[in-house]
Amino acid sequence: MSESRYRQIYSILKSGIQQGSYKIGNFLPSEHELCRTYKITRTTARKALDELLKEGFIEKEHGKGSRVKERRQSLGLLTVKGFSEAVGENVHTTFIQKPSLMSWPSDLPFPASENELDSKCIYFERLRGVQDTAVMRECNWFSAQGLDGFLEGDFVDGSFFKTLSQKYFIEITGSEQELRALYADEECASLLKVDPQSPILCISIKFTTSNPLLNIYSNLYCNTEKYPIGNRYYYLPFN
Amino acid sequence: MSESRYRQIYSILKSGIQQGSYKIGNFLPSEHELCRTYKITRTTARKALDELLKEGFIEKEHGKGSRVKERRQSLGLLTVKGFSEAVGENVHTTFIQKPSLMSWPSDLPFPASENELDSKCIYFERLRGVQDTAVMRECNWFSAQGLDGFLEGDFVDGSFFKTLSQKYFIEITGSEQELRALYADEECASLLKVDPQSPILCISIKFTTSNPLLNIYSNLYCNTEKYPIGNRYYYLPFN
DNA sequence: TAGTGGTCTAGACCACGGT
DNA sequence: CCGTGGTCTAGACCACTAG
Repeated sequence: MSESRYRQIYSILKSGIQQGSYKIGNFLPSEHELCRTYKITRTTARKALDELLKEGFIEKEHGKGSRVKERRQSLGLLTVKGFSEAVGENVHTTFIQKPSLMSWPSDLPFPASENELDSKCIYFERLRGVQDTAVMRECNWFSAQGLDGFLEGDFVDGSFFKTLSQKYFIEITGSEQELRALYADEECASLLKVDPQSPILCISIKFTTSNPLLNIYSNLYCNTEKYPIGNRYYYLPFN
Repeated sequence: MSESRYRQIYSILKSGIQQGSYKIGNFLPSEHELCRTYKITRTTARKALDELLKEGFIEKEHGKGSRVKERRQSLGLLTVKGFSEAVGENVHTTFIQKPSLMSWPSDLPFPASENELDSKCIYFERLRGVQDTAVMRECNWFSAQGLDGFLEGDFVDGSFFKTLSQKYFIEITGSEQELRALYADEECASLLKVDPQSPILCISIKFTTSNPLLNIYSNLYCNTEKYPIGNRYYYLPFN
């Protein structure tokens, strides 16, 4: 069975967004225009747009059109309040370890698949701060499979997820997290500039992606004294 | 302008689910049957079902029908792994403080609206454990407005959210959270049976509900030593 | 007023599940 | 086989936005 027509239109539009043909803030073709272009009815055009809407790629405005939205930055991931709100101003990110090949660690926060363990592992580590305070040490592991050239290229806008999306067309589809309160070990204490034995929030995450062979494993060590970790969820649409 | 037809059908079905006319695991009337019953077309019937699907009330099976689903227990809230997986077996919840009227605390985790502060405040506190370990102290505050009889009634199945849904038809629509790692204070240390100065995970939550005047404010103090706090998100539908 | 999205009708054909 | 949900057509009328 062939892919449904609305999924085809959906994919065409999504690619257009990801590749920048439709830029953030701009409008997609109107529903009637999509009907004419692709010889479909409005039901089908709307179904395609509905998918993009559900996934947060667009927002609709009655009487105006479908506008390309800023992709949710955090994808439901816990984000440091300052990061999303100060938007770059007083926020800094520095690499402790640039992406490089490593053997898989034995204490990965979630068990990896055999397939993953059979291929090489890319690791990178960053330190994130707000103003003059280091607030988060971020460690990331993932399989190098299908990510040719990743070690050589730079990050798009300094964002790992944006890089995956724009260079490799990989989207984050889900995550599994575990939260712990720990005493800071020496390495964390020195990086985050806190006393050893300070309470530290550790967030272990497994991100699943649109590539079934690729998961991202991360450990975030957070100093929550000045900047607690915040996030938001909305379950129901507001009509 | 009157409410759209599909919203009407949606509300009828949702009430049926909430009041138990359609029980968990049973099928709703088929799409064609809804068409006949309410004199609508399948487009409209499907739109109503789509809403229920999005909100997690039902799941659809091709060739079979729309089945009433167990409502997501945690509503995106971080849940203790043991709680969801052991499902009642080794899990226990005890009241430290039964629901009762109080004045609003000055250190509410999120600022409440004037409207809320003008009405009475209901507070209750519970201790949650897995096997013989106390893992979470849960403190809850919310306005008594519109919750007549709340202090007298028991919780439905021991669940606060189920009680709100089934007795007052109030659904959780979103949440805002802040995470902190803290040293245990004396009260927490004694309740959770850990050493004072142990690292404790504090989750502050503001739940918004389908009643714009009602928010739930909670503080969860978690001992994550044995049981880290886990949760899952899925962003994209799996087709 | 023209164009947009929101809702809805009345059909049709298909793929899937169970009998 | 029949009933289910999944997709799609070809229209229609409405409410909202903007020039």
